Amino acid sequence: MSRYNFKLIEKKWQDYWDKNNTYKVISNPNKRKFYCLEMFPYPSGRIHMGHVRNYTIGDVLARYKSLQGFNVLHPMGWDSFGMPAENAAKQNNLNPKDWTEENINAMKNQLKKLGLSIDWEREISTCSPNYYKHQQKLFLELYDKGLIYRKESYVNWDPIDKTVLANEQVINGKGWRSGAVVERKKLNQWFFRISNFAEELLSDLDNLDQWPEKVKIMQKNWIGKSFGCEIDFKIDGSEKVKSIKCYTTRPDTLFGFSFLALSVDHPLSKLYEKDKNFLSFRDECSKTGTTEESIAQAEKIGFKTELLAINPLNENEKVPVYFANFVLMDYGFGAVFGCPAHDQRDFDFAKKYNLEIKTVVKPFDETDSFTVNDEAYTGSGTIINSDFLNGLKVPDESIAKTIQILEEKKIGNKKTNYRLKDWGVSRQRYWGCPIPIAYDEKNQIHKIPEKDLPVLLPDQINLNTKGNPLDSVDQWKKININGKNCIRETDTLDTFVDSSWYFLRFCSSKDNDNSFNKNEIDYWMPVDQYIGGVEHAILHLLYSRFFTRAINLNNKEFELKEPFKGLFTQGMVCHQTYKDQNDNWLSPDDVFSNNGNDYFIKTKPSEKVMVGPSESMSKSKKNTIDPEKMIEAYGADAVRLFILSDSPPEKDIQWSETGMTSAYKFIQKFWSVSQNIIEIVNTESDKSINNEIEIFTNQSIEKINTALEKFRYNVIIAVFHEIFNFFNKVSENRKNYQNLKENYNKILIVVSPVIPHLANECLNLMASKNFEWPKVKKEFLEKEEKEIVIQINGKKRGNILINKKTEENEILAKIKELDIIQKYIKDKKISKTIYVKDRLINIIIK
RNA sequence: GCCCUCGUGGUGAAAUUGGUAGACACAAAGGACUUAAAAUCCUUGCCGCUUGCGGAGUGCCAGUUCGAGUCUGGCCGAGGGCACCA
Repeated sequence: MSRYNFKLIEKKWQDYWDKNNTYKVISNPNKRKFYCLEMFPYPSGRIHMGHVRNYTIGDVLARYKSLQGFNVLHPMGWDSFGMPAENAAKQNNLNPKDWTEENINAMKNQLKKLGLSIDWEREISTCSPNYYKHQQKLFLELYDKGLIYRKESYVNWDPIDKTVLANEQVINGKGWRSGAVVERKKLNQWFFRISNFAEELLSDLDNLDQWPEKVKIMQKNWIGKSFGCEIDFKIDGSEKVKSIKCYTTRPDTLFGFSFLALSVDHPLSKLYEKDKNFLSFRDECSKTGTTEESIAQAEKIGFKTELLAINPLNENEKVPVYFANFVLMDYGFGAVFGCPAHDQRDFDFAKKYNLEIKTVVKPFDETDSFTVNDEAYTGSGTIINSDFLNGLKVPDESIAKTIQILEEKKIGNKKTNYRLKDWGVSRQRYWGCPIPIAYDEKNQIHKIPEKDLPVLLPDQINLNTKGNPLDSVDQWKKININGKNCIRETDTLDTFVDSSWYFLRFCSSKDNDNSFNKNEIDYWMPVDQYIGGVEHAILHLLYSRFFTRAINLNNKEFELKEPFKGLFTQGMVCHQTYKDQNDNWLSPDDVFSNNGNDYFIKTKPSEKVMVGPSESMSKSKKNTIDPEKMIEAYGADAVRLFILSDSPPEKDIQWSETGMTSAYKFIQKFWSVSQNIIEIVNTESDKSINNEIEIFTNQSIEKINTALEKFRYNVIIAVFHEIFNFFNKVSENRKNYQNLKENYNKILIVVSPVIPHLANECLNLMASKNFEWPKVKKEFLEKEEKEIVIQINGKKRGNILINKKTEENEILAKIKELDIIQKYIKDKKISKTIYVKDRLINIIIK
């Protein structure tokens, strides 16, 4: 028998699917739909193993649903705007468009070699004017709805390159190219009012029952709803400032108040703009960076003002007012009251400036003389040292009660707050969707008229100018709107905008006039299963949820709110890392090993390689494996099989060469047993019925069904091995049982989502007519006899085979006679027995 | 720093969701077949004494329960996110 020639057979089926447009779908109201979507890739040039994993998981689901009779929409596109194109273009003196389009072509070819069941006719690319003109229309629609506005906000500014840097381009506070210390700079930028939807985005999470719990928790914390109180602190004897408003979630610690801290962007900072010391303090703060992490990690520093704030619950207590680097203007009122004993940031600050640390909460198991020493106490307990608040239980009782008192005294008001900030969408870059706005000579905002859309990116661009590239294209910038000379907005949109509605566009990607077609949206949306990396758990998914709501607002034509009914987040693909003696990363292609433990450099076999931990594959660590090479060496089916086999899809998977080769061997073995069976079925003539085959097949399908529904794809591969082991035995005696063909046909169907090329070839050779997902015959799942575990005091001591109808007391009587049990119970008294039907019996003895 | 998730044999893992821990594989060792090798097949999680038997065992420490990998609390370790990477 010939070996399985995957090169020939995979090519044959891929060409067949292409030619016959097998995976093209059109909406059909009479057919149940299933929208299966994987997060679309950034066209970096070559697919990586993460893509292989993502798209294989999705493809298995799409093929499964299709065999079940669903009308499956399974599209693919390109998230093709973004910084890498701009960087590559700068480096190699190319055009970002050409670079991107070449990459798309290359990656499309690679994806096709994986044998994915994709409707390529719906392909979209976000950098194509066909896509972004609709995005510009959507932008203007949302603008008209009042969901988009302009305000000043900070960016990372590289003072040498005179350019805005992304967070990833800031390394240890310095610009990645220039090495200059990065500053915070204020720019006028566009924002989406996502915070208008904070409550809805939060409460609707409860309805997403097919989302991973952890993603919902992450989004919940991100939105950060908190219940607290706004408090007006009176300022002592100042002409200029009467009071300062703070937001707090811990009003119950008000007696521990020892300073009041303001953001450097607080309106009161205007009063200090002539103070040199304040200005140098503000400069110092601007070096902290713009990320929350850098602010949280930075040393707490402050600038002391002459102002004194009065404790509203104790008018004799007056504490200093500072500007401090850890207070954010975006949250609350940009002002916080400091209680060092019960907040770690306040504690660090108080230690630095020798402020009082007054303990007002004690843990339940401490006495009233408890004091905070080395770190803030933020746990539960009882209020102490707080006059009329003493004795209240923290947090449940104390916070509510204090708010009530503050409201009665007209000092503060109960307030709900959200951490979620509005979404800044302006990017000072070339390779993005132009914002369809212009400004007249008085700096008034004008929308670009619809007839002038799309605002196309200029083709000719010099990316090596300093600052925002579009800003230097004078002829492009100028536009006349209703007779007024205007200058275009030169910022482009955040690429997260592109990916916030692409799933809508897939439903009618060919429609030139409309962003999306109502009938198509009504039929296909929501996405039934969305699959992608957990790194998108917050931003991309939240922005998409916002976008559908923003479109939905005041729009009777569009009923959708939640875009993704089901969500699955897959783990990363990892590989060992290698370094040479000089600490340079080495690729797996550069090293070899004879025993699997010690590695050496191929070109210098005497030099030992340092083997590092397995980490997610990345170019910078050189620990990548090229999927195309693997497909060429082992075939798409083997690669698909391996990428699913070793770990559950939501967990990280370790790439291993031995795992890959064993998947390849399995493909060969499975082919060979299939050929045996096809031969038997077509030539041998024994016609007896084999009940074992019936039982095994039905049990296997049942296992596969359960595992498929729960994304336990690695378990499915284990069942495939069981299938091989079983049918390998069955085929040994070369009997053509009457039920062999029917059952093996079913087996080929249920393996086909994972290894579609091999399965289709075998089904073809068997001349199968049936391409439906098999129904499980329940009567073959249950056996008459059942093995029951015998436990003595919860420990397993043996088991017994009984008929399922046997009553509990009968079972117990039988067990008592068993020798293995006798020795445990003969001198003891049975005080209790616990019987779990069909599973175990636990005998408690004394 | 803050938030989230995950820790099961030498390795990847499975476990009907509180009921036989280690299915299915990978690796290694031993054995069978062979002139030899390859391939194939069989055995092996750990500790103890004799095939049998007994004991411990799911990161660590407590707890709930007849019974805990699974539930609760604390600790340790690894990974992800932190708003301009996508």
